Amino acid sequence: MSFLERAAALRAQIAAHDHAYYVLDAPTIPDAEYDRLFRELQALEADHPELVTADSPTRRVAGRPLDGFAPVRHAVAMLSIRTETDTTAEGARAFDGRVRRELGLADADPPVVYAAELKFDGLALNLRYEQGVLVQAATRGDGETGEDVTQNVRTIRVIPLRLATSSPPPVLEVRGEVYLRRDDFEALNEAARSRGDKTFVNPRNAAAGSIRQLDPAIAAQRPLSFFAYGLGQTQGWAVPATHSGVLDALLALGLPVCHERTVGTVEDLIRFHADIAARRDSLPFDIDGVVYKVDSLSLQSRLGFVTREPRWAVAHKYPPQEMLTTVEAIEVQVGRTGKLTPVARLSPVFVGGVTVTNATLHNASEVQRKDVRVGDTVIVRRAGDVIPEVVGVLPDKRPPGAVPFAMPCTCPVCGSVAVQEQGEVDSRCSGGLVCPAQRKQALLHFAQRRAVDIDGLGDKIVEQLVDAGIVRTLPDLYRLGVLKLAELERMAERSAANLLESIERSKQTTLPRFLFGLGIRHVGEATAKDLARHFGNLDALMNASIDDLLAVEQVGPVVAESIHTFFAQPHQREVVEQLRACGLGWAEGQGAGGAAALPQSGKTFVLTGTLPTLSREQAQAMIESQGGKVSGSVSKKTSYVVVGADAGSKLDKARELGIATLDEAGLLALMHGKALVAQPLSIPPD
DNA sequence: CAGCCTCGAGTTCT
DNA sequence: CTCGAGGCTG
Repeated sequence: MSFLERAAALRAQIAAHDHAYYVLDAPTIPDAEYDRLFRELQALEADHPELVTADSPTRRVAGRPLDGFAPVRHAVAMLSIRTETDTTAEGARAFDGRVRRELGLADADPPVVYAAELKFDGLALNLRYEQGVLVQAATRGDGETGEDVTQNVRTIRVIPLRLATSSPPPVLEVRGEVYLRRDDFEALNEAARSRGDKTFVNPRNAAAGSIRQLDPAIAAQRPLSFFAYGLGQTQGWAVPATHSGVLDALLALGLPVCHERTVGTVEDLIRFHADIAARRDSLPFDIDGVVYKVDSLSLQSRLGFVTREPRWAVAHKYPPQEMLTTVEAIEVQVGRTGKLTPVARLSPVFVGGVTVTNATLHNASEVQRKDVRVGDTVIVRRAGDVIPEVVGVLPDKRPPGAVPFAMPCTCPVCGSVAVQEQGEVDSRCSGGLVCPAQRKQALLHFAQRRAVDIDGLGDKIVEQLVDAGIVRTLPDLYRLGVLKLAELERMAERSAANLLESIERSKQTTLPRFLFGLGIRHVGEATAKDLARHFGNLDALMNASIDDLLAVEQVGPVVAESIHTFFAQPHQREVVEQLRACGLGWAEGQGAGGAAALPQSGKTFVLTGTLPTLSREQAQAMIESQGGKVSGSVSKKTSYVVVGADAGSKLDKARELGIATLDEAGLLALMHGKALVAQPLSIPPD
């Protein structure tokens, strides 16, 4: 393809995406992909100026007023900011270097002072205040002419309709970004979903769509937010000498200004960039990156503009959190409980800082809702929750002949019938332990740290042991010898010995660990502990009737039924017998009631963050040894929240509910203060 | 019966 | 960590 043809093709594609994005508010590709096309065209035109046409999208900032919104000619053009291509810390230095060169500064001259702020992923607006009253709000549009969206903007609570001053300037235009907080976005989509309406792909589109709502009553229901970041036209206003001064002044006038900003030298910019990168996922809103501006307004005017972009500002972006990739296959995984989970195998993409190759599709109805097919081009996101997600499909890019995904009627591993219970979204393999996949998962579950803890028995080894037919059941693990392990690949003498040693060590365990390890449905760690405490020994539990089980706290009909059914199976009793015969053992007691009241009996603790010296397990063991309970979520019944470094949402919840918090020292003091049993004073850090 | 609290189960990558 | 579902409480 010639350069001429390529440029024409890019222009056509960009024009089509522009229409979809700006006019229809229904984007067809992620922003990063659009940027890539745009940059390719820019580069092509830069190398071959003869290719530039008058209607090229690079000649204007895309956008067209919708029918129904009056055009607004901006008194001062709304420009875009150049994007620094280097996404490493060096990007800030490159910008500093360019600024210093333009200003004719020598290395020995003092550093330039910059302001740094966040680059919001939203929609730029110009707010015009006359005599202190909001008279007009306009979108950027093509930079020269935008759309009058005053009515909708008036509904945004954080935007003052009147400036907070007794002597307002005749004209003050404020520029900023409309955006949606992530939680507001989720709530908005949730509401749309429950009404059966179309949902928005991301907060940015939801914000843009809301501002372009022709009906202000609908816009008013959209929980939009706004941050001011600059000025347009001003008359009769004493403009501060610096950008940071302008923002402070706007804040004083009652306009929302983001407090995540800083002023300083290029070193401070680098620190800011790194600090925000680390916290990006936990910010309540989406950002593209950060923006650096020369702080002094007089220096800004000395620097001026190159074509349409200011030389005194740059956007320093972060790796995109959304990318395009293709679905190579949709495979079905079998979980420990037999649950069949469709997983998209993706052509590897770098998104949100890691390379993603897999994304769960959860269940059949999820696949159906998104209509993901093999060969599809999909948008993949890796946002705050870290786990990659297929956001949606680009139907235009679907290869001909792609067929809808169908959940198999049989287990892909063992061929047993897959059943979908009434009212459930999940399908399950009915093969039970006949199914090698479930058997492997059962073995891994039994061996995991919180169960009997067989160090060194990971998924690779289990895979081999089961596939080679060496291990079929839990007791088989205890009949392994050096000879059998030697049959495995990549199993040297030393590691075989280590594994056997771990298996030997796991024989000495506790009843709760053992029970949890059996993998009875609905019996997790907490329930296993309750059962062990109530019955005291395994035989009492195995012979318990449904009614006996219902007497255990936290056990209702569903859980009781599950336990009863489990031990009614001769095969499971056999497994337990054999495990005991192999030497598995624990201290058995007499059951309920025996335990004397411990100092922390009835108290519930929640751990969050990383404690300075104690591991989570150590802290939990310490609390439990004094009769306290460790739970995973904060509620008003929680007695204490133990807070470590980088505490998450649980601390917020604790503050909200007014729950007492402890740090590690406080926890230790509480434990020692009333300790009946001496606790070790020196705990080795791990 | 509704709403809250807690637990179980599943998930990705380094 | 988050979602969904089981169990308990008012």
